[in-house]
Amino acid sequence: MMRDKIEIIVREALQALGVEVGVVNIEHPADSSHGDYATNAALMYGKAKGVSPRMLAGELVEKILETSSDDIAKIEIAGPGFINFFLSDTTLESAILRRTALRKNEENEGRSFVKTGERVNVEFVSTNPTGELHIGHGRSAFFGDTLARVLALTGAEVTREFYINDSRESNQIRELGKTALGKGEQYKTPELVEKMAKLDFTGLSEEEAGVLLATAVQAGNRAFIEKELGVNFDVWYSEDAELRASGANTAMLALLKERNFTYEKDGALWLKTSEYGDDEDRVIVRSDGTVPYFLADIAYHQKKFDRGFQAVINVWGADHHGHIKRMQAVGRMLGWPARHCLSLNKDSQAMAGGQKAGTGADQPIVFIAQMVSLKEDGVSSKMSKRAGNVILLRDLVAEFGIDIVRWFFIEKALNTQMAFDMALAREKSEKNPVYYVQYAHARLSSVIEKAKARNAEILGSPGLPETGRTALPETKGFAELFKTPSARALAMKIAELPEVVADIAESYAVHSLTGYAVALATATNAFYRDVRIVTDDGVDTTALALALRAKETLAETLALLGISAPDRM
RNA sequence: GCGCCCGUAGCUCAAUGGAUAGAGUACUUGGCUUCGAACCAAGGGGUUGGGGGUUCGAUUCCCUCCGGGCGCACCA
Repeated sequence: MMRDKIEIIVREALQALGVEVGVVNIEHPADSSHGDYATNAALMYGKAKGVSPRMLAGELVEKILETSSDDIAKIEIAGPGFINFFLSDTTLESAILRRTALRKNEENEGRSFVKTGERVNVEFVSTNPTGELHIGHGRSAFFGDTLARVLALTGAEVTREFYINDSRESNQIRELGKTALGKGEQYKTPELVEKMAKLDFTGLSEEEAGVLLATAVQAGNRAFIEKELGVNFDVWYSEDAELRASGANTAMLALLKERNFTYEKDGALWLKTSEYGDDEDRVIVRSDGTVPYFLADIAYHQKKFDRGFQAVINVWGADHHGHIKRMQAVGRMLGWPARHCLSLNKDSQAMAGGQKAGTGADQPIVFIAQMVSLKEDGVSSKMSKRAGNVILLRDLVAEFGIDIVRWFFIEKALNTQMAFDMALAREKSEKNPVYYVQYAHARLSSVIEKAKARNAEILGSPGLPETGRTALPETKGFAELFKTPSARALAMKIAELPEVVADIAESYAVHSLTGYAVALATATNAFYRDVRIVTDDGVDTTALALALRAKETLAETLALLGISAPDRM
């Protein structure tokens, strides 16, 4: 990645000047007249060095010029002390040519908190087997899906996991059983009644009936998640089988007792979480002898580490954030590995990166997806089954299609509250950024096809590659093409994808991928406007090469989002 | 009451402490006889909820107030 190269150059120059270097920021200036990359290093370290930022910038530039390679065509000092870098055309060209495809380990090494080959468990969705997925589950489903893809791309060995709360001893299964037997109303939605009608509960106990119904609900949810949402899990982890029946819960309880983390009070057994940072102690065995979900969660996380994961990521809904503190306390209690969890706010996201905060995170990684509320006639309201205003995810997919639904959810940062307005969604679905990005892709596909029809020998006998990611046609070099600003800008955008991916692996800002997709599409359209690929004389092979790279980069970006990249639309 | 999240253009949302706070949408205007107009170009639209503070510099960090959301079980 070019950005890494520039960071190293700046870092070395700072060190050569005797500055104690911490963070070095390299960014793309918003205004292209400020160069391809810029750093505020002189502003950050001027004070430490005891000179003005502009003075330090001057010294830095001098140092950089002593050693720097051909990569940089021009360096400028601007404003209060920014240093702007202009890449040489040949460097940009080789960045485009070299990058045949975004592949694991290829260009992101060393940047992600997830070190190459590190085993990461990403648990998300994990809805209870008591009902269908509603729109509130959409966020974590698509966030987790794309995050898993990004982490895998940066070299992590990712396991996607869905935890099924199906313990036959749990209250919810019992309540579900009551409903199945006509003795209760819990979870009784039209969809559940439909499922119940297909099952025979005669002669079953509440527990057995609950298990039967939960199994059916879970099977339906799984089919929906895989087929309709296109989200695939590597592991469907059954609490009942893996934690209850296997004795893991019991073993964990014994361990907690043995290590003296528990005490009895009011007939119940309590865990001393307050000694490890929680606000108060928590019940681990109820006075009636049953165990709460908390114990299973402890056993579950312990198992994750036992299974060999170095990093454990959970995506939870906002209604679970009260759980974080107690799980963190348990993590300290049991000595779970560092960096196993992270959190919901900016501070702890920085901690997750480890490098940034420098504190070394010792907390499990938990992402909190904020609530999705409903909005009708400009007024927000809570989704309520009683009020009959629950929107199921499947209704949304049926109406808008999975591409739009995915975009709609991924687009927003996870920590913002989403107000879901059906009327607005309908309006937006017609003029949607998804179509904008897909259109840019389809347009390029069309042009590339046209070029191929015009001159099948461009790439030799096999003709043009169907899918990109292969050799490009012979070109006479990009210098001439890059004289057109929009062509050069498109090349820069293409080269930026590895940076975006690396950033997301660090910041978990999955939503930034949609912003990149739109920017890439915009750059594509500007290039298309200014440069003709197929002309009366034939085909401009250099422009065609850039178009091919643009098309495959659009496709790669959409693939990360789980959105289709149609050749025609 | 305590803890966490949020408050940015009419609307939906962006912006690792940096340069003139950006996109989409809506609105106004211009562009199809050449590779796809689901596109492009231009314009108006902001006290970043209010007020303090930290510093070269704050939408971002700290304090406080206002407003909204979510938690605060021997539920999950």
